Amino acid sequence: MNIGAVAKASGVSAKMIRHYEQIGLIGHSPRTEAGYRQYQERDLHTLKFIRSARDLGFSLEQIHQLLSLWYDEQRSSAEVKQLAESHLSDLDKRIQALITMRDALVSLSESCCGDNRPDCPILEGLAGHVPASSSPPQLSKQKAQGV
Amino acid sequence: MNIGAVAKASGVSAKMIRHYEQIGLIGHSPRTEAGYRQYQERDLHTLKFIRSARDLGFSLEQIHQLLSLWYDEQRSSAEVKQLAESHLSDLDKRIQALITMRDALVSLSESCCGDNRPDCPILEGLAGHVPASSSPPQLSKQKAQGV
DNA sequence: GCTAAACCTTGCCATCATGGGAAGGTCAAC
DNA sequence: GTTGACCTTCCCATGATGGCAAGGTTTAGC
Repeated sequence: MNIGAVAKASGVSAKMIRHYEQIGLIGHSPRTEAGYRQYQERDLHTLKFIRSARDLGFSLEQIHQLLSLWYDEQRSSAEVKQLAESHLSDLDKRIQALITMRDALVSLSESCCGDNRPDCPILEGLAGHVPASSSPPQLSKQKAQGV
Repeated sequence: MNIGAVAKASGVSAKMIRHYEQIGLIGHSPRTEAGYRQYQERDLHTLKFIRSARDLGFSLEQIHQLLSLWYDEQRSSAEVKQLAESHLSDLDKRIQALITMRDALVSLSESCCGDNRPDCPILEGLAGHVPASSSPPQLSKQKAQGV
């Protein structure tokens, strides 16, 4: 398979496949006489693995570790699970951070009537003045309910 | 105020203040004879505004628009609110994407017992095989409940 | 007045994952 | 043999931020 075919089949762009090769995430593929990269089923399998891991938000560094474990017949599933849980906790932190932002912005936005007048609690909030008609306690503590 | 003082007071690093000046987010400050940037209360106020907006996840491009509206006495609060809601919808999309990742990974992770043996449903899942003991329908459709 | 520390300046490079484009070589079909 | 679709390498860009280096300035202490 040429790079275009394996890119299409794996869902990883040709650009990225070359990049992954360059940073050592995947090995150097053999080349034709003309210099074209040649791929086998096994490479396609690896690229699909990478693609799935990216879809789950793993970094390339983490994927590097996952691939080592995948290739290692002696691995313990505990090692893999530990990696997954560490990533899970990272995902949870990012989700929480975004939800915190969201809730703060919702509460600012709700206090702005959005009409033709220039008075705007959103801008006032950003400028450091607490918006007048917002943040009853239960709103400011709101978490993760209605995302 | 020198850049260090205004950085400390605003919570925006000196590095970033220079950067914001360079990309035109804030104006060029006057300089001392030696070339040191000089800031006033007004600039501090602006930087705090920027900092708050960054904390809410607005991009520098969006902050540029927010600042224009902030300075514009003729603005309508509707314009501000529209910007805020557009950003809110973006935040919601990002939160949903992360939650989707998280749920998929949780379901993989739960099916892995994490012991000394090499069998690992997480790796199998990434490799494209459905993990054996996972995904009863209600789990695979799970959304946003327990973040 | 001298020295050291703490500050400031500009400029370049790095991150992370990805895409764009240019300039040029190769292959297959017609 | 030409055309179009593919491939190659190389450089640059994103967005927001940090780091470092080489050098100038200010300030405090002696």
